[in-house]
Amino acid sequence: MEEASTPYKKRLISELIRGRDCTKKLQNLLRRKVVHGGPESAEDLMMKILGSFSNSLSMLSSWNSGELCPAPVPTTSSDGRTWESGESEKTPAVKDRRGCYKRRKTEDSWVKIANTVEDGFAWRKYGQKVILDAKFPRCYYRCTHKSEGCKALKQVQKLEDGTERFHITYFGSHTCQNINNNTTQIFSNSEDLCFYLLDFENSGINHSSSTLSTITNAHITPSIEQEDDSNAQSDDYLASSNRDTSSKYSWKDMIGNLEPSYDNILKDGISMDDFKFQ
DNA sequence: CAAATTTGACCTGA
DNA sequence: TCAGGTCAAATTTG
Repeated sequence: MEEASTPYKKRLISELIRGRDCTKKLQNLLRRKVVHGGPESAEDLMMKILGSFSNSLSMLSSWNSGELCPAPVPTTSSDGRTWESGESEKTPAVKDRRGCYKRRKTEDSWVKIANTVEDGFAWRKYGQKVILDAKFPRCYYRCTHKSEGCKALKQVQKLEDGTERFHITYFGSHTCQNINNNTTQIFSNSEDLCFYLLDFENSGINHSSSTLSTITNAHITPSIEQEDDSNAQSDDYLASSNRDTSSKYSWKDMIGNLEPSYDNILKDGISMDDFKFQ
């Protein structure tokens, strides 16, 4: 495991850098209020960013627990189209036929082992199934806000190792808008992510999965809520496009502007000083 | 009474 | 063919 950490880390950092670059592009688009058109649309970039976070979390999750099979990381082509398969949602030919579905094969997913099934999101159970040769049944959940278009799903199965831990597989990301204090981002801001990576760097791979769970549910700190006039425009745009959201955080709050280069991160490790928030 | 859960039936893909 | 994923009616819960 240890010997695999460096290439693994490179991959992880590469994934995060990709997310950062897409975020910058998106930021530029939003400043210019360009949502459609061009080689990369805002939606396209958003999908890439989400895909990047999904991949990163998948890697962290696998690396962390040491007992996880790496989640089926979506194929990432050179142009970064990680979410291609995920976007092709199951579309039953006849909607009212029960059980008519397509099995997820390449849809984005990640796995985590946790002491609790709680993850800050509101889930609604829609099925339970006895799995062959498994001691405990598998439970199926979808986002409570499915009616609003959120397609996030998760499967929960209790581990058979005698502990009160759960193998949780997530499919898709939440597109619901921060309802009831839900966290719609895997890492709510880059600061959380930095702390996590820094922690990783300093103390090896002995983190419990609950650490990941905690970070996953992290909230945005007020310290980066301030904004200057130069970004008011993009925030205005987002505010108008999210008119119904109860979220009080701006897009910029969630993402910030990450500055360290890939090489510097690899060479020097990660420090909060490396990141400049606008 | 609305929302959530349970559970058996149904359906698909391997 | 059958294991596993989803549906939806029935039931429970708040």
